[in-house]
Amino acid sequence: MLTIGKLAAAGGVGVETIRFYQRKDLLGTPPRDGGIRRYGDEDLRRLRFIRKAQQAGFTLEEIRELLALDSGHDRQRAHEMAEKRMVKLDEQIAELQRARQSLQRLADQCAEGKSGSCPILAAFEV
Amino acid sequence: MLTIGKLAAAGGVGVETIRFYQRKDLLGTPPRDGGIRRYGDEDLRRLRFIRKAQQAGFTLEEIRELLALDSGHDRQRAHEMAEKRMVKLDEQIAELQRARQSLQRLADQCAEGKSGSCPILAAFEV
DNA sequence: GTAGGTGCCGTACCATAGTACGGGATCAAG
DNA sequence: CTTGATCCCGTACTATGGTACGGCACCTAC
Repeated sequence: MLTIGKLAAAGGVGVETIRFYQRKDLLGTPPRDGGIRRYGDEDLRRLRFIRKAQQAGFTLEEIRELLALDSGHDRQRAHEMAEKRMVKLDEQIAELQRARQSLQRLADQCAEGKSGSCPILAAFEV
Repeated sequence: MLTIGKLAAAGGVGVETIRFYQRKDLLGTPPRDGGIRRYGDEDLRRLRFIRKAQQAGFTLEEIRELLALDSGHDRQRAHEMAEKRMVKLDEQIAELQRARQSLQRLADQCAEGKSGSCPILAAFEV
């Protein structure tokens, strides 16, 4: 049984973050042992899931829903959310790749001349 | 010569956004004509640049610096900033691609079984 | 010449995802 | 049994990128 500090350390977050997630209903408030909250493995798994899901681009709000689905039976909905998020990720990836192209152009134009100012505004025109 | 409203419309942003950019020193406060600010083509070009640079992943703070460089002679620094941002973009792209993989796994696991709950927490384990 | 639409200004508020702080209670070690 | 770390709770503050509001001036068209 972990205290909030141990849980936070195990999950690689700060104590305040745990309390924040509890306020947001991402983590439940566990049973108390003389006023002190005691956490189990389940809580640690949830915490780790939250971090992974964030890395997958879900907002905390969406993660809250995913966690609720996990114990329910709405397999369909979970699949749907994953698909939807993948579409968004693909869009984001494409956008970043476009951004990279623009930047490459900016860098190239800066490298070309030897002195004077680089036409930064012009580099992003069109 | 444009009023703030026309400039905003031409740049595809709201009036408040222009004023916000002025407070952040991304746009200058132009000469007044009887108390009313009048904007020229240069302002519109800067405004459009800001939006493009945002799409390229720069923060407003970085854009402020880029704009300052444009009229200066620090070609080196501009090139450096572009390179640095490209590295960051590459990292972001890689991260999103990893996220997509995780999600694909989640979606696959949800699709596999016919009923019951999808092991969402388990899908992100390891 | 007056009504409605803009403009000006400062300040406050929004969402997101935390982070910090003050004051008290409690726990573990020496 | 005292000291220091940790916990509790509520509230406030941070950064980022805006968005909204209230009150007043001004400008344009009818």
